[in-house]
Amino acid sequence: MEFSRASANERRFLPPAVAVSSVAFALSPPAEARKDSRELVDTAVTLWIPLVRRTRPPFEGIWALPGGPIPWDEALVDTALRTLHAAVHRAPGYLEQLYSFGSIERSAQAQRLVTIAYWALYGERELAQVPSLPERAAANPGHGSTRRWDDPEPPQPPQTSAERLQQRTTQATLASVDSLDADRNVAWFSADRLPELAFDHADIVATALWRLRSKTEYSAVAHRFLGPTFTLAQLRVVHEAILGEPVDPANFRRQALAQGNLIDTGDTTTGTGHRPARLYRFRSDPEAPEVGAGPLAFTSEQRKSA
Amino acid sequence: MEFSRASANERRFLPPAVAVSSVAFALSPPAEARKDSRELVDTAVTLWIPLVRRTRPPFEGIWALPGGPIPWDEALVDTALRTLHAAVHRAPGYLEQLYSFGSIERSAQAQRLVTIAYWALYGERELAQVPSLPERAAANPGHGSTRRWDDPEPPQPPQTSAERLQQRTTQATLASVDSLDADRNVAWFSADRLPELAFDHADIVATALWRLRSKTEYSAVAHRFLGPTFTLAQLRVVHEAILGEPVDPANFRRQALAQGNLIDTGDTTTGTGHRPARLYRFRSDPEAPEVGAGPLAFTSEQRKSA
DNA sequence: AGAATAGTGTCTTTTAGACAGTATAGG
DNA sequence: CCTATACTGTCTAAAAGACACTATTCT
Repeated sequence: MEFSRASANERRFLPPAVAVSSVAFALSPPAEARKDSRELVDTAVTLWIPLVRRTRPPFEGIWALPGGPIPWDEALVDTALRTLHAAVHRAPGYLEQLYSFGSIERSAQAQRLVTIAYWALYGERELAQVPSLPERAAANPGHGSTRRWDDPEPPQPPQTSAERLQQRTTQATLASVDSLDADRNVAWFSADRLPELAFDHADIVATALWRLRSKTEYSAVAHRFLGPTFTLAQLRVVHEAILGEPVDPANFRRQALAQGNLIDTGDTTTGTGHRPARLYRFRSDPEAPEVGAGPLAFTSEQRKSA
Repeated sequence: MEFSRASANERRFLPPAVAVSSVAFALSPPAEARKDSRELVDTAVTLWIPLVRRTRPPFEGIWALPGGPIPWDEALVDTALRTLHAAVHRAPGYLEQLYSFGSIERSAQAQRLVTIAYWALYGERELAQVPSLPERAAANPGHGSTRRWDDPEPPQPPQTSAERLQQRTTQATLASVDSLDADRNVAWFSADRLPELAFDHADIVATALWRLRSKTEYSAVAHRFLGPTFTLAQLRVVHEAILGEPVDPANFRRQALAQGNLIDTGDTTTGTGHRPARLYRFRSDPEAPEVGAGPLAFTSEQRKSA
């Protein structure tokens, strides 16, 4: 009794630590990534999530979501971007805040931990890029990118998140094969077959899946799983992967085109062995991937659908 | 240049403070509350929000959302409940996490501040209750409930949020008229005519209004603005207040009953001067108000509607 | 020609909305 | 009686879903 009270009084003077964790989705892992070795029973398209194996207590050796504490001068969304980049070696095509977790039980005997969760999308466009490392990690090849939990970036002037994303993408240096092989503690798992997760990260994944599967969400972001142009059949496959059930091609076509967000590029597929399909691009999305940044990270499409 | 760098280095060693702020909605302020004295142009039903005037820098004298920092051993939702109770003297009928705000610019020269925003509902059921004060504030009448920002509660054993809510409601002592009159710095404002707000609280209110007005939200919580039983006309008025436009009574009736969440109590209104209306109650909501607590604070209704 | 997928037409069912008309209390 | 609101019926338009049918490319 006296004992626990003393330890409680010590905890009392530790301010809560604030961390960011991210659930990233992709239709398939990047080429160089480690994948869950267990067999997949059905060949249906599933969603993949990158996880990081913890190398220190608590939960040492257990898989966890990419993330880390927020440095004193880094915006929340930038912490999510930086820690995702450390695990995936690429910037995501979409990023949005999900929920904040701060129950006092989640790390009972340690410092109070408040986790702000994000969810992200990696599309074919992003995964096709050559994996890159931030310049600081490249100058410190011994540590690689697995040293995530106590490695704040130097101060930077305020920028818009679009600028930050651009900078991160263009300034990043190429990763050597050695650096990539050092990622023993990063692997991709099927969202349906996740291993045991540290902390309450299983709850976070469940919340992210629920959010992704709400119609107003995925109708606006499904195209981000694909490249800059895509056929309606490809887009339909994404919807089927998210929903987990087949979708009628004819009705899907009408509904997708009725949204007014798809622009016919005039190009078509070739060499498919059958009738070629028209290629579309998403409305007002010519090049730069959009990353939700601030408190009002709702897109105009989402607002309209409410 | 040297100067700002030095102050920046000091900030660097201050961990971010974590605070909670809440946007609470009600169809009308409680009887004893101070109200915005400005005239309301139209007599349409509007939503009301309680605000607290800051008594110290930054933003001294400016209205702000109820809230405060999280004590080391208090769950996020409990901080929201406690600070709401300090301002409104009642527990809300509904409470759900909204969004987390943590941009580094929001309190430029001070300690980094991460704010986790909640939104709440006060229904007729809650507002009809006699206002109460927590026991600690009652023992300290000189400070009243306005001393919110540095006044953590003593440690408590973990409880479910339902238990906590129950305890808070039953243990609270009655507030004297003096204590209530001391609430000079708490007032209710129409959501359409808010004063200038401290920090980025205007963004938080905008986000809360957007969330409340999304159909999947208000269809599940509109009934919480009312008492335990209500007529369809009353429920329709709530929808009209949220939407800001009239709703056809006949079509609203069909849609509301088709949801299957309304149970006919068998009772009817009397003394109305016209045909009496049936009284309904919400499905599986006999007594206890439900307060969203943990990471998965989504109701089953919301999950189904996705 | 045949295979395979792209794309169109059309029918049915469901849902949202407008609005006339009936029912029942109190004055 | 009249008034006011509760409640029902019905028509129309829009949307969602099922599914037959045509179109076009490659082998």
